[in-house]
Amino acid sequence: MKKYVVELEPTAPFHFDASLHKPDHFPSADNAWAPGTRWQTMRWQGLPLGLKFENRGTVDQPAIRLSVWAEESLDAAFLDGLTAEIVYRCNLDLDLSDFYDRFADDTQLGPVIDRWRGLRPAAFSSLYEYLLIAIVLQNATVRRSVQMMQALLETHGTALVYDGRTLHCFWEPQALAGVTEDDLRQLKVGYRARTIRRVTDAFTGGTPSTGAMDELVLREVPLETQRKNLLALYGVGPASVGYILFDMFHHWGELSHVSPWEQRIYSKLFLDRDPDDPTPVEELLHLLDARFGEWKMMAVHYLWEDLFWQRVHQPVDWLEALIRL
DNA sequence: CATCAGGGCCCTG
DNA sequence: CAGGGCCCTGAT
Repeated sequence: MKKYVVELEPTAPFHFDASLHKPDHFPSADNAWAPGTRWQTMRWQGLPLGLKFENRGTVDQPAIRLSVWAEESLDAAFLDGLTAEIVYRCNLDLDLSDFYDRFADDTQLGPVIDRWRGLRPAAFSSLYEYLLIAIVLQNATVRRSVQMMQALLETHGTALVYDGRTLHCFWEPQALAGVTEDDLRQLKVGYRARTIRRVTDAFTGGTPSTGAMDELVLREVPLETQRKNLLALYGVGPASVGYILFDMFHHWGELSHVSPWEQRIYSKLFLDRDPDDPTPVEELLHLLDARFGEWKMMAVHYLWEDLFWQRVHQPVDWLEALIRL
């Protein structure tokens, strides 16, 4: 494969590891991480690419070396477009100073901000790919989600060998043209086969009245229009949409749905309540809105990531019972 | 062995 | 608007 190198300069402060690796995400064969390095496959303009992000700076003087492997020759315009997309997806130009200013003195969030200054939300996938991830998360334990995603990537993805690793790259929606619901069912995704089939169709043709889903168009429309369009997808409900509005469309205050397992964790985290007697969701939402307002999901993200980074080093006793592996 | 619930969502009544 | 059913898997 041919290799290209691009130097990226995120705005400061930028915390490389906490931004480019999320320990709460289930492991998937499209990426790998070691401190200071993230490998990530990406399909862009139809081409499967192998990416490698390397930390070349510090929190206050950030720099990333991005290496790109491809079978084909890539020209400068392609690399510019790719870079712009990565800057968007990974929020490399995000300014969090208002968030930091407002919550530096919060007794709970302040210390977490100190610990993870420069942490950004980051998504590496396209909207279509993110939807597939959300679909395999539904009504499944983490272990099962991992199995389903692995089967999908091995069957329909593209294996890329680069930088001494083998990772799988997602397919394009059109690539599933001849794949039936029953074919997908063979991959043990269960009733999600129907969802995957129909969500894929929404990206290739859509319905005559709605047209195909277009991620770049959707980025430009108002939040509630985005929500409505996403909820219209078969098998996509408020839990999946909530994650997408934050991760993909960068609505840092979007938190209007809390699923039962999250409710238990939030109750403990924010109110020190017994998870077996959790705070009602309405009350949680009201409280988080009052405390963090337009930054409420960002606040949750910081606290959540902090919690899962703690877990990397040693189990967090109360949390272990609340997450199903 | 059988039964059950799971990091949702659809559909029905 | 509440609640049963859905695929499959691992826990009990």
